[in-house]
Amino acid sequence: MSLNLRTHYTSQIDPEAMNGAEVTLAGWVYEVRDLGGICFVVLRDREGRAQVTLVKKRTDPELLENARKLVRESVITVTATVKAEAKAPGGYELIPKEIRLLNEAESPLPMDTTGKVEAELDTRLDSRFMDLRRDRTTAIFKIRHETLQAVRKYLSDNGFIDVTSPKVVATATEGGTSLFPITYFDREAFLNQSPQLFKQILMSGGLDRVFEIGPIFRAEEHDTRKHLNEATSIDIEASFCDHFDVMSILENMIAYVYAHVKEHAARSLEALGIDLQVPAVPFPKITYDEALEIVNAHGEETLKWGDDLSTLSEHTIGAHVFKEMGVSHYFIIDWPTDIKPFYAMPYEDRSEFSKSFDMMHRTMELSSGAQRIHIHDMLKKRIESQGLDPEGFDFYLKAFRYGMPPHAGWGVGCERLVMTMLGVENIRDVVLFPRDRRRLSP
RNA sequence: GUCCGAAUAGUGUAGUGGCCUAUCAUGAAGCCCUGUCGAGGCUUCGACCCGGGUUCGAAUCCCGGUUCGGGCGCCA
Repeated sequence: MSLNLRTHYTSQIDPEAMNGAEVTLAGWVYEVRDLGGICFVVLRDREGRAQVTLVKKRTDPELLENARKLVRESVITVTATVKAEAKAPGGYELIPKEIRLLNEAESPLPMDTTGKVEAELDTRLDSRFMDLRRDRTTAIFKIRHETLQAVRKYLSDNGFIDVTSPKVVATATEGGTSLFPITYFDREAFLNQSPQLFKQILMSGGLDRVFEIGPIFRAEEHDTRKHLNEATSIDIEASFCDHFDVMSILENMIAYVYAHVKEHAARSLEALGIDLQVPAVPFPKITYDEALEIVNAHGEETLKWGDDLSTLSEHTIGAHVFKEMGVSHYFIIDWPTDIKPFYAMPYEDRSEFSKSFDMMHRTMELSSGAQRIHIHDMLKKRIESQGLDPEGFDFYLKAFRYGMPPHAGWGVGCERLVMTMLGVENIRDVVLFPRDRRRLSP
């Protein structure tokens, strides 16, 4: 016996073609409107809503009585006849034969699902299961799905192999961020901050082009709208490429993702009231030095060569680029070697600059990448000069001693990609169960 | 970590020392209503974050705590 209770989603009912057909829908009670002589029950499923109409004179009294008593957000199935009806939302209504109550919801609900009363993000996250029943929230996660589908499609079509690297690691942080320590049997281990080291090792393995979409962990006590302690990273690494090659892959992928979402998530975009504009490629490239000039010319703060860009300066540059060139996405290239990770390749003729880049949205950084150092001794030296212990990197450095091709890559924050695409202001909005400095549950 | 702000029914809010027996919406319970689509009408229910203090009197002012929001910092 099967528990396949549903014959159709609400969106699969064609009023004309299916007029008179019997269907069974499964979902939640969105609303009951009892007008006395006529009663409407609105069923909601993932794809939309359907109106069940019960006319007093023509409905079995017990069926009507049970329908009137339905508690909002309870789970029901409705077996009914489809009736094309211009007066009904969606152009059809359902004349029920049977309404089965599968699971009654408690009352009152922890939050409103109809959009009449907005709930704060914190309230919504505490009751995420209920929040997901709202159109807007469902739309965000459908778009996130289409985003990742597009990323996989684009990268696969361009010769990238989907890989999975370990999230539990012994040591060897890339520096900078701190890691979450965990217990691995009787040893100390950590949750990995990024697949960086492993995807590089795969270049030595000859996989040539790889990508990974997976979780990354950062034990930083940041407290902003654009940081998470557990995030999703979209990473690539490609052999026989320099930074310009992978920038090209990145910008084309972003444009592809936007176009894909526009086409495949049109209803979700509409639910969010978004008219998505696909960014034009190539994205403009400005150098780090030019970025500094922009910041210093605007006078709100003064940066000197070698400084990293502050939040304020990112906004200054983003606003400037948007005003001058009318684009939201751009690259900042040629960063000082010393403020980029040890594996970024310096230019041969000016080693204080590296073959590195950040890909920016006008509101925040979306990606960073570089051509990597593929020369063992140079890499080891860079590790040492950044104050790290090369011994912890043995497993990584070993891969550079037996034939490592030149390579380049980048990582994009999936959440930031989605939030900038949708104009969502808080990164937690695009994560089902966000992990931030304070939130560990649900 | 730091600066600023907030905390009132299930949810979202009004409120600036007495007019608060606390506003409104939504919701819930009940009743009326045959085309609702944020249905409408009537009745009822439901709240001042915790601890101290000031005051004749505190939702309101002060102190501490907790939690939340925003800015910055930290952050390949």
